[in-house]
Amino acid sequence: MFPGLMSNAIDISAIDAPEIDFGVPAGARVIVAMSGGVDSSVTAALAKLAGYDVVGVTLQLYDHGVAIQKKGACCAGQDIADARRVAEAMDFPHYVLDYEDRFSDAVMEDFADTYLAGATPIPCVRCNERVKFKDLMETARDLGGAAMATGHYIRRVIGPNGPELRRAYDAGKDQSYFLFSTTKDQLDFLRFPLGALPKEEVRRIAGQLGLVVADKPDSQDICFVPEGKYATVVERLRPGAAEPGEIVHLDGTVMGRHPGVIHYTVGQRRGLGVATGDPLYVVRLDAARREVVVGPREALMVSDVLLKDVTWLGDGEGEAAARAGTPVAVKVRSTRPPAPARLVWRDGFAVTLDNPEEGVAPGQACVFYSTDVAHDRVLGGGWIASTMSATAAAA
RNA sequence: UGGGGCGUCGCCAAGUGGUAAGGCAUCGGUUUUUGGUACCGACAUUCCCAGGUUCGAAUCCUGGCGCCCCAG
Repeated sequence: MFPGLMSNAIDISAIDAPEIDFGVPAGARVIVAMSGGVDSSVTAALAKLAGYDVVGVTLQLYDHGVAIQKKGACCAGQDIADARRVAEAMDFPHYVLDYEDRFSDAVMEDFADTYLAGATPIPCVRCNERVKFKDLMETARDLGGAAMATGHYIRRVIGPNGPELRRAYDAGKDQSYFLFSTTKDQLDFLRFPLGALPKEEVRRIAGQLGLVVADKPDSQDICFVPEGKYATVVERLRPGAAEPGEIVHLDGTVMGRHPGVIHYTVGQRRGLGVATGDPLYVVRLDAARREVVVGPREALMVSDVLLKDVTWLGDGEGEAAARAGTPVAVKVRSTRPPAPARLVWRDGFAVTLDNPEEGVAPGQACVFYSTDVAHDRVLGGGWIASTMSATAAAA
């Protein structure tokens, strides 16, 4: 076949792809959240191939006039057009919903306020928990969906106590860090067919189907931030709120000035503009005093992390697990493997790392995993409220 | 204007006759489905200025200029 030559009718019988059971009755309606990228497009295709009544939904999240210029974005401009073309080619209905206001309130405002408070937000998590898995999910139910599928690389498996969240088989693509705040209720309704597939396989399927997005680059960076200039976005949302202050060394020495705490994050080295013989890192941000506190790399080591807004996905009660000092593995950043730690309770959830980790920033997430070799199961996670230094000097 | 010291990249700094180390900062890139980290690469044809000695000077000499310290 030459799918590329056919305008909107693909012979899906010729496609070599895994048939995935979405865990809903045959022919049931499955709502697919489509971003306009390869992953969610293939998700929709797999649902179609499995014989479900697929309905694609794409959210318009922010100013598409600006976003259309940007490569690797999602949910605006060209991406919406791409999703529509995929739906046409696969012959299923597709809706575009205007969620700009919702996204602005739930994600972008939080983004700005978090930076102004001297913390480091993860807008992708907010978008998942407050937009895609909330409003969009309600819409999916209203549309008569038996389930909602997304293109996230994560698995949902049925365990003895119901659905469990597990890391993707393709550890390199695993997105569990960004989905820790998914609730059990949401998990009941969600499906993640790509969690069992390697990325190459997804691209291969997209290519075989002749989808226009087959070779589209993966999205990266924050979708609504052009060219990595996130401080510009904060300043646009909160004009004049970013106030200059001093760069102060842990030992009390004033090293220089900075244009606003929003330009920094804990662990950051570049951009300080301060030269001593050795590199300096941001150890702490004090928004109230407008101080950027810097110190040597050793001062970055953190052994204890206090959390807030914890989502518990393990068995039993999360608080009981914490009070019992349950061993877990945790990630305090998306790009490192889970590391051994213990859940503890200190007037709230907290985590003690077996081995101190550097550059742990408030506002980021701490995600819990099971202690088995694969650290397979996601037990939940929380937002990092504050940290305690592994060395006395930086406390 | 008595005595002593110093002036090498934005900062620190090696080099004392043989054709400008290094660190920090900065810039660019790679990695990364958040931020940050890490890694890679680029960064003084020139050594305060002007003359001179020499095959050859940042390095020696002379004269300026500018700092610092001590003494007044």
